[in-house]
Amino acid sequence: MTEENMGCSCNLIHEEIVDMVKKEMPAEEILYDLAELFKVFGDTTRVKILYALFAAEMCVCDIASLLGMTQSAISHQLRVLKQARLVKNRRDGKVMYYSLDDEHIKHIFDQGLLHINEK
Amino acid sequence: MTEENMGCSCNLIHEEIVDMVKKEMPAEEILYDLAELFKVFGDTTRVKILYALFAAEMCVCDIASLLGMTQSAISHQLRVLKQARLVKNRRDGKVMYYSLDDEHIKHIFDQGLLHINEK
DNA sequence: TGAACATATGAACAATCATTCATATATGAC
DNA sequence: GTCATATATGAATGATTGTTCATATGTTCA
Repeated sequence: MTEENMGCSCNLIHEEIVDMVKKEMPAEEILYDLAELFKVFGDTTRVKILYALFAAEMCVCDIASLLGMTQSAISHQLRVLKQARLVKNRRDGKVMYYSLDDEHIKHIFDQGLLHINEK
Repeated sequence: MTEENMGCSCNLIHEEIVDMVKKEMPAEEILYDLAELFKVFGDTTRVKILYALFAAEMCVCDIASLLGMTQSAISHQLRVLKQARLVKNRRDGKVMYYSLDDEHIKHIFDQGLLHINEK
């Protein structure tokens, strides 16, 4: 498939730049997964849940209580976080404990905060 | 406002943990901005644009050509990226050049890739 | 001035998403 | 077994969002 140049015909970019971009750009599937991961971080409730779990393992109702939200809303979001492999859970009797399942999250958040606090 | 414990009454969390979370959790406004930033990263088109700009400054039609998308779609997304202060632009005659406006992006993407490639 | 070109933008539409509500599942106590 | 509790989940709803289409803005050149 040739790259169509829709709407303009300037094509200012150098051939070597095009090659560089295509070499550095991850595969379509990776890009999709990457965007999907950031989409998970793109919701205040989920960010709050993750910040809570930075401090300690918690059960669903603890998180709900801490954030002042319903058990259902938290449970739905924990499912999203679990599917993204960002949290894991273990059952202890009736209680389901959730905890972090990734060491990169804090780092990613810190970098995000750096951007926000810039300028 | 008291934190209501909706739907359950287990309250397993220790008082000291609650204090720790509240101490570590950024202010509501910061959390909102953080989620908003990641929301910007949460779209394949925008991720591709940023990867393209990692290589070099480019004009709108170059990016459109490179990604095989319409000028309008790219222009709309560049506006989102600009509002998030992730890209900047300069005009040269008829042509508008876009480039990165933040050094954290690459780092954040790399951390995201680390998570994806895990396990 | 007017034509050609590069980009921006508003409205519309389909798709996605977060929360709520009602209810189902799972465990422990009795 | 029944009851109470902790969590999960499906459907519904309102809100947000990415792209398209048509058109407007801004620049260069003749």
